[in-house]
Amino acid sequence: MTPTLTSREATGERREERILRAALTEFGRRGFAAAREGMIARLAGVSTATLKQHFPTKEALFREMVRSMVVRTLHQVEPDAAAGLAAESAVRRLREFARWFWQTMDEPEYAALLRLSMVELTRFPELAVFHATEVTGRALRQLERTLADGVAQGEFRIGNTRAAARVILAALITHAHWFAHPEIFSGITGVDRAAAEESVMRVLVEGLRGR
Amino acid sequence: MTPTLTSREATGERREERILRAALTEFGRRGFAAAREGMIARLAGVSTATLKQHFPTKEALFREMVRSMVVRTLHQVEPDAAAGLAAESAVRRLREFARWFWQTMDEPEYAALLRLSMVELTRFPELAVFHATEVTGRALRQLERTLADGVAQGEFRIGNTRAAARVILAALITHAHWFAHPEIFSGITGVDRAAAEESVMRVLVEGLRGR
Amino acid sequence: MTPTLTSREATGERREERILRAALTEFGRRGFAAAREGMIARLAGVSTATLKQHFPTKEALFREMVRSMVVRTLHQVEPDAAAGLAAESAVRRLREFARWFWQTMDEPEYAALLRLSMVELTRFPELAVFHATEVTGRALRQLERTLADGVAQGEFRIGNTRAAARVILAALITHAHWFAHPEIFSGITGVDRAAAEESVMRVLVEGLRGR
Amino acid sequence: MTPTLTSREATGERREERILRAALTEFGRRGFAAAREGMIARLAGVSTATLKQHFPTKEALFREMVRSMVVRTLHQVEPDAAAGLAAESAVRRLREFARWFWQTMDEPEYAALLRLSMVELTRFPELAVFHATEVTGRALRQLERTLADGVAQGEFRIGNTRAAARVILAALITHAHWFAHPEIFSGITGVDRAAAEESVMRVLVEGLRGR
DNA sequence: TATGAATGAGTTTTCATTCAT
DNA sequence: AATGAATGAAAACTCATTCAT
Repeated sequence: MTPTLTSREATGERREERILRAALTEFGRRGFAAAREGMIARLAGVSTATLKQHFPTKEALFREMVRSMVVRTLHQVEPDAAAGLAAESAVRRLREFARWFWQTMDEPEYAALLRLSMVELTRFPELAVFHATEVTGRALRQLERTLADGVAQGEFRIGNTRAAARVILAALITHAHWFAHPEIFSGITGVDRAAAEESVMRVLVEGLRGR
Repeated sequence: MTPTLTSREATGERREERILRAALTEFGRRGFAAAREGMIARLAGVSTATLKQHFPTKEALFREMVRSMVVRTLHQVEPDAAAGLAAESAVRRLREFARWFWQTMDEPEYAALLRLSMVELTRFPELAVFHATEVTGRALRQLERTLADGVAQGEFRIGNTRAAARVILAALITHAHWFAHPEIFSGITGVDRAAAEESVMRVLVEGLRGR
Repeated sequence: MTPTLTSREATGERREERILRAALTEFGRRGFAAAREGMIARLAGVSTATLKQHFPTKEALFREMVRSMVVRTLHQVEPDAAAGLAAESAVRRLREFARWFWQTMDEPEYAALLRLSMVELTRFPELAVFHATEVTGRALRQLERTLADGVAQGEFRIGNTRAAARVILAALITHAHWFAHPEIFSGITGVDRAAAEESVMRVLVEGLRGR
Repeated sequence: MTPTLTSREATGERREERILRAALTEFGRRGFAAAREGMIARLAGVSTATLKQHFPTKEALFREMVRSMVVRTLHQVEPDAAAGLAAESAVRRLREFARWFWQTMDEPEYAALLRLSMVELTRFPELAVFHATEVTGRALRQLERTLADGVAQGEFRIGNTRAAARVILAALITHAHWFAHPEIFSGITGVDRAAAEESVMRVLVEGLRGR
């Protein structure tokens, strides 16, 4: 009754998907140059020749992988993030956003994409633009909306919501990086993942002047 | 009395210096895996064989490069940055710090080191620790001092100066990354480098609550 | 009564014909080794798998192609060439032959076959023999007949008609090659295709002694 | 006393020469596409990597090979061909030329170059031009000189010495090809290598009209 | 010590051929 | 019988590292 998994279309899809996922793993681990197509093929459970039939060059594979993975992995999650929160206090929504953002960036796949978007930026500028648009841009817009709501509700007093959104996102991004590598940074920043949401938000909301 | 510059030791030093500088350029451009020792040798004006005589493996070269470059390029600058500013207003000092930090990260060499510290983190964790200690750690301490002074002078009201310092540095780092690649990010963040110091500082100092 | 063209056999034939023609094109362009079966399949408008079903190996395809193309393309034309000229002057008939030969070798298909017969001679000696028999041999016999007629008619005085036929054909073949690649040879040989028939014939008929 | 063969310069030269010679052998045997660089390396007694250090791509190797081999192999011989014959009878000189030409084209190296100049003509047109200029062009000029001398001495009566030279060379070239592959052609052309010089020359000198 | 040259050990890439539907 | 997909086998190519002078 279950449709055969080996039907042409089904396997085809499955295969490309598996290959792209494997590519993300290997590229994420090693970066573009050091990644080996042979390893990607093995991770995907196909021969190298099959891999090359679907993605003729290493570069094509990388491009496709970023394109599809950014779409596949990020879009399905983000819209939910602020769902049902429109009526909430803006501070609460910011907190939720931070929590969602850090949680998301904790997934190996997202982390790998983030890392690659920085690492291979010089070699693949249009992909960097794509990633920046899809991820940074969306996050900024989301944040700005929340801030504007907060201003409208009298919760915040900020002239430049865009600049504020940038500062928030910037702080979150670097923290995500620190969290992703506690073995490197926890000793230096003394950052406490658990308390971070609270403390970062307090600083951002109150500012250095306090109250 | 003046040591001859052509004495074995002296030229050796000169050579190694040139090689290490070339290595930073090439590794910074391409990352560890894609960098070619041949290119480094050419940039340094020596043969590949000579390069290998000084630094027997690619890894050794990379390690030495990071170690020496972090020390050479960062230490000589940072301590001066806030010198003579102890008496200044803390806000003013933060602004100066931001300006210095972004200016410094604008230099290709520093930017390359920052990028490598993120990119090659997995392959060379102890170097990442080294860099994090020498750069992130120092910057955090500097910032925390300034914040504490601000609190002492009644300028700031912050309970957790360490957390505040982290938020500031985190925001500055991501902005530095955005500034370093305007072709990617300026369209997305709409970030105006000239106005950034002012607007970022305002958000951080005032917070989202304002006043 | 007329067999349906879509009957298995008929379409099969059509397909094979299209494939063989495509094979001649691709093999002619690239030679045996560099030719790709995939390209032949595409030129013939079938899948590679279908191609392989008709001609299981590259070699088999090549052999079949040469065999059938030599027969298909050369035989239908040559016999007619000198038809009805038996009564003509032998010089006139030689001229006609040259014209026909060069015209024929101008067709891409014939030129390709000629080229392949030289190029792949080592790899497929029996095909080279086949081609030599069917083309060179026939042409030689034709020429020798004409020469013999010329001698009989008192037009020519040659002891060794076979040797003479060889010299004529040899000259025609190389000229055909020069004509086929004017971009290479026209500057070097200064050969004028239009005047060639006249000047070559004059030399051959008169000889170097003249008159 | 003998200079060391392993001195840098000496081996370098020797090596490249050996590689180029090996390349001629392999390319000549198989054509460009089917030739394997690994085989060339083995024939030359070096590793594939060494081969690639001297000639980075298969194409570069092929180009260099043709360029240097045409020069090396043809130039050293041809000038001698007509040496001391200026005073001879023109017929005699033509006969000498034919003998020299066929002998030369009998050497595997020359034969290979001739074959390649036809085979790879489409892929490397500028090499074909080079070869045509250096070989066909030179031969034509040499022949034309001889013919002009013959006319001046009253031995020949030809209006168009250039056309005559072309016809002669054309006949010689195809004959050379036939001689090079007796297993293919001897049965078909009935060509007798030993008698060829005599019979071909007679036809060319006397023409079909005789006397 | 400096270096031109050589190479081992991989990696990418290509393609005829096979498999499964 | 026709074909999309998969792959084994072979080749090109790259580069860190070693060797010999």
